[in-house]
Amino acid sequence: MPELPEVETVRVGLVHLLGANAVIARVQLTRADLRLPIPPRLPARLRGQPIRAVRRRAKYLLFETPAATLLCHLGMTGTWRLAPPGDERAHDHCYLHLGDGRRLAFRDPRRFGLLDLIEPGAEARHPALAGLGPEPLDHDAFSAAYLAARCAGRRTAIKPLIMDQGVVVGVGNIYAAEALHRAGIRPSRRVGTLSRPRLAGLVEAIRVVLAEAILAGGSTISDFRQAGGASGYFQSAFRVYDRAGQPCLACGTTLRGRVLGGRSTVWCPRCQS
DNA sequence: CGGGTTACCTGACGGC
DNA sequence: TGCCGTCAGGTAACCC
Repeated sequence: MPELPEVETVRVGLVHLLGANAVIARVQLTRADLRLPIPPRLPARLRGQPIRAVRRRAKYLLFETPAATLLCHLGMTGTWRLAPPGDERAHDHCYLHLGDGRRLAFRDPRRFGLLDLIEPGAEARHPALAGLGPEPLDHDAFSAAYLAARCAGRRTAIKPLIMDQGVVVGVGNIYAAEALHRAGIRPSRRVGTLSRPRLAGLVEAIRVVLAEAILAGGSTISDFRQAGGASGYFQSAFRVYDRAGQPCLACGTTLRGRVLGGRSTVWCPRCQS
């Protein structure tokens, strides 16, 4: 489901739900594995721990406690919600019982998500986090010069490149398509053929589209919900995603679609080169 | 090495 | 109505 804007929206929602003094009274797992095994020691390690912060790195959520950090990836279908008594649903895999009696539920029907434990100080070494590229909204780390360096000597297409979490984090299939349209770059364009100014334009387009989507509360397609249950509304701002065969909103040309790198891809043959 | 393909899982949707 | 094929926002292990 979620790319950076959706994960950030969930994070902010969780921060608001949890407030300042939230405590994990008890962790209840209803299965032992998602995409990977959930560490059996996880409930015991987090029991009684105060949540000092909920942070985001790439598409990961990090619930920070003094004893350990709970790492969560939403995969395609992961959601967190407040689950009042009686609100147990199929595919609820984990409940965080809070000190004030409330309960947070992690639900993930496809189980592509991840729940793991990070020991204090070990965050940079965690396999899921160690190889990640810079945050796209970090202007210093994610620059045209940086992207040009990552493109150098490579012959891959630009769309899979910007979706590579080792190059830049947080960009998935939707926002890759949207950013490339805004930058006027064809998704199949070989990275080595893009000039520095065009890469600069792409860096800017990625930042702008992600920032706009965060402001809109993310995109709600299928069942994505903010942690509080509200819908995002950036999906109404999609210019190309899921619009193959429809007119380009900029020039009216029929948008084209094809599979690129195994992912559905849409672009305007006139605006994007 | 890099890039394309496949697998992981369930649910929703369209066609017949 | 219901069955079947296809597709889905992500990631990682494969194979050439």
